[in-house]
Amino acid sequence: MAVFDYERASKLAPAVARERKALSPCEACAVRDLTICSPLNSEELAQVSALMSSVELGAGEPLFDEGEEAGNVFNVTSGTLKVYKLLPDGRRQVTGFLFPGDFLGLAKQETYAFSAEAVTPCMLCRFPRHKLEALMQRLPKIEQRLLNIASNELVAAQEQMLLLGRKTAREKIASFLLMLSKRARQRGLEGDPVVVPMSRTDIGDYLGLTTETVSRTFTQLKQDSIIQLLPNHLVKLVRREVLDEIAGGF
Amino acid sequence: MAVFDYERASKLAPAVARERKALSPCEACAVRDLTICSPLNSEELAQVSALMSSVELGAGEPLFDEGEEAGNVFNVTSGTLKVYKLLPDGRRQVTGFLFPGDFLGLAKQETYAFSAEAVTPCMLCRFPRHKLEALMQRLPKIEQRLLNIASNELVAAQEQMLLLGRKTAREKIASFLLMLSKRARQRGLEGDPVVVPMSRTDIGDYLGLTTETVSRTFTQLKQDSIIQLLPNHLVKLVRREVLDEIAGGF
DNA sequence: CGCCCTCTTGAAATTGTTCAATAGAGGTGG
DNA sequence: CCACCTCTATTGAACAATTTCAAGAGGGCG
Repeated sequence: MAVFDYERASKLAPAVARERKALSPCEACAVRDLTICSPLNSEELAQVSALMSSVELGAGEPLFDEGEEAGNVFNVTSGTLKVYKLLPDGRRQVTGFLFPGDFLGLAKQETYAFSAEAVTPCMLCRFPRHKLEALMQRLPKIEQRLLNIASNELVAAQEQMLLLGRKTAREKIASFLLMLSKRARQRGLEGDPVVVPMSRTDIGDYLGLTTETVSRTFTQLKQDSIIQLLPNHLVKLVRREVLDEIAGGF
Repeated sequence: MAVFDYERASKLAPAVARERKALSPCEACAVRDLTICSPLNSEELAQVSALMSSVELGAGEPLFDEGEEAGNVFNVTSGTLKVYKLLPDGRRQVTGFLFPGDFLGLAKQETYAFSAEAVTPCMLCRFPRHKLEALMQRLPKIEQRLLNIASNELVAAQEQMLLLGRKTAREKIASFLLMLSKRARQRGLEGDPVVVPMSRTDIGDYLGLTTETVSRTFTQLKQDSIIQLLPNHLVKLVRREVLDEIAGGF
């Protein structure tokens, strides 16, 4: 079964983040056509890779915190991250999960508007923001690509507001599983036994629920034979059409 | 008191949407420096205005519906609109309110991802999307401006997710009033007696609450002497600092 | 001036939360 | 390699916030 082996990767993960110059050129990038780099030709790719460096994160390690100076933007090449915002008393809202190919740090602001942290061990490409912006002047394709990415994220954000504001716990979990499945398929992975690498707490903070409610709802769906909870963070979508209907059709 | 007189405007509003060629050039646009047009010089402005037409909406009239072919993008010049998404059973999530200067229809997709409807009588500039996109090739400033707008909207969307997922009814209402006040000030209006032109139902659908809860929460805040409910959809923020604290500090 | 729609208020019902305890899984060290 | 230990997930019961259902008050528009 072709799923991401984050367990093995975890054993190899360092205690703290490491950095190094990219060894392999972007040419070989496995997720290139998903990323900001997709519209570039070889020469342009070389220009981009010249200002790129590589970042490696172990599970649970932060990439940056909300309010920090936004000096870099990133491309995820492997692993899963979460981005989140906090209220003063510690309540947390996970505003998104990031998978290979996803772009991170788009905000054209002084400081990051959210925190980012590795869920599983991760690899990312890092670009100094001002250098990338300078490059954008010469390569408007990048800017166009970014606008495209931003537009898509905006659509996803509105979908998530609908979920947070108006869906029940059961509808939220169904939508969540289908989203994970869809995004896995977009990356060329199997969509059915879907990998759910994040904790119940992370899922709850993403869906506006408590871990207990998340757990109970998974159990319900399991008892209704709509899903199966398999080992290794895998969930089988036994009756996807029922999930679709519960989720509110999309 | 310099507030937007939407009551008067309402009396002048037509029963159905009207369209006409722009009579006055964009040069005189009152909200230009808030909009997509802000970075343009006179000549460029002329190019943009050449493909612009004007739309007028009465209160409650739809601008477009989710799923419709996304043929146009818009700039609000006066009035308030709401954008929203629906679930199959009719539950509604208002994903945003639009005020003069706001841009609408950014999604680079075939169809609109949400519906838009006038809350008060409105005036908008309308641009055929393909023409604007062609123009963007020649005026990259527009594209940059759009990316900026999209980035800011993304930040706002994440803030709204935090609100929807993690805030209580009282915190939501406090945040909402402060948001309205802040945005009024951004348009050069008074921020304190704040105009709340939308219905309790719209507010509820924006905050993930019922109209009853919205109403009760307003009453609570009034009884706690934190706000005053004035005639003409005005709300006085008697103790803004308390609202700030309730909202979660921002 | 009156009708209609929106807003407010009350009481009951419900969903999801909170508090608490147990079970299970993964990682560590003997 | 196994056993332990800790963190995460599950389950239960009481509680709370918000919703739902229902009725009445207010305000704006014709």
